[in-house]
Amino acid sequence: MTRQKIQIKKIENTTARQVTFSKRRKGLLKKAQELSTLCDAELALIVFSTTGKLFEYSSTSVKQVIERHDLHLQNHDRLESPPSLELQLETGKVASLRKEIAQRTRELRQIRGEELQELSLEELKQLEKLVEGSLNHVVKTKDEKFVNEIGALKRKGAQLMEENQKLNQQVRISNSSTERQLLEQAGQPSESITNTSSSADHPQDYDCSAISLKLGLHLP
Amino acid sequence: MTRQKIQIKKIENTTARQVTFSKRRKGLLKKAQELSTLCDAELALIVFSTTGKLFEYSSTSVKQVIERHDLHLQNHDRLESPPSLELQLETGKVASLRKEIAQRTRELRQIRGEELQELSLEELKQLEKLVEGSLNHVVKTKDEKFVNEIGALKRKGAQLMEENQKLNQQVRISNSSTERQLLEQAGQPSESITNTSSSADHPQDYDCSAISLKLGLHLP
DNA sequence: ATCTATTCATAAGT
DNA sequence: TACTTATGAATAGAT
Repeated sequence: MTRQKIQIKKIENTTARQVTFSKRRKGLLKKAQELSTLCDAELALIVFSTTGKLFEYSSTSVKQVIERHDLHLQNHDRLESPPSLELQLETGKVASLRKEIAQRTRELRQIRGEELQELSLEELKQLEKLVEGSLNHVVKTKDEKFVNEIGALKRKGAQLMEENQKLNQQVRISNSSTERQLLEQAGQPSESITNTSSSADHPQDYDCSAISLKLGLHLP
Repeated sequence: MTRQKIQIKKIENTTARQVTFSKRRKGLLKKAQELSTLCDAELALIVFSTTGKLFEYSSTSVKQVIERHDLHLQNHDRLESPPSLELQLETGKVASLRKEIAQRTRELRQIRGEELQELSLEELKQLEKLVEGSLNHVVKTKDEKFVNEIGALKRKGAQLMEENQKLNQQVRISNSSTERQLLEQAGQPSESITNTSSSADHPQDYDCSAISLKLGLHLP
């Protein structure tokens, strides 16, 4: 349909037909995928080429879609067989569950405001009350969570403050001890270095950790 | 893909989704038909809308294509099989339906505000938005119904008023004719009573109906 | 439902 | 089979 518009009828030329099949099949599968994604539709596409090759796309599984299709048409003849007692029982369950789903789905749709026209004024008033209640509940829960979070953050903050103070104290202590040592060292610069090496190591350790902690405290 | 390119992901707006579904479904079915015709391919397309409605196209018959598909996958279990397999199938359906119900129920409970603790703050905020939207929708629909009802009542009232006026006129007419007859009777009081008995019944009938109409008119 | 600006799909050609 | 391109189709958004 481009350089020239074509008639929609069987392409007699085999090569041309195969080329077109390949192109259009790809396009069709893509569009099928897009439809199922965009519109949240359950969909199955099954294609057999003239050569008998199978191509398929399905939003869920082909089997699942076919089953739903069977159900939709009551094409149980495709599954015809002596229905055992158990089978009947299961089928009954399926039916009642489907009803339940339909009911739930309707409720959900109504609550979401998608099927309201069919409701009476009285029903609408009740629904409004219900949804208002829901909203209150949601907002209340949300606010509680907010408050909790704020409380947790405050506690954590207080804890950090406390730690902070302790560390500051440590820093002050180690600083003053370092100063003292520096003063001592400055006062006796001629003393042997090897003699002070073992005792001088400790103050240095203090200093390092104090600095890294100081930096860390700016983070919160 | 026109005024603006769109993302291939679920369209959240219900109306827009339905419109797109309708348009693209049509396009997809057309292209499926074209492919099967042009390339002589056997093809089946099955689509379920979110509302559960079925749309399908098939070059031959859906049943036939599905059977060929089954054959192709050696899915003979779906066709010829001891009923136990069918039973398994049904049992599987029951299981998946139960899951679906559980999901719907959870959604409903959450919307109703019964299972909110497990939600995160972000989820709560989203839920709040959703429920707010629902509430707006419900209130809007309710108000529309109110307005409609008021309109209907007004129309009915106007109609009754009109009827009322007509009846009032009739009453005036019948009253005046009764008066005339009474005056005529008063002019000939000496006439035989038995003679007037048959003709006097009618005026009485007139009177009765006039009174009942008069009373009736106060009702609306 | 109808319109129209755009993007998409694809027939033909290579 | 793959790529290109001119053109017809499909369709998103608006009305």
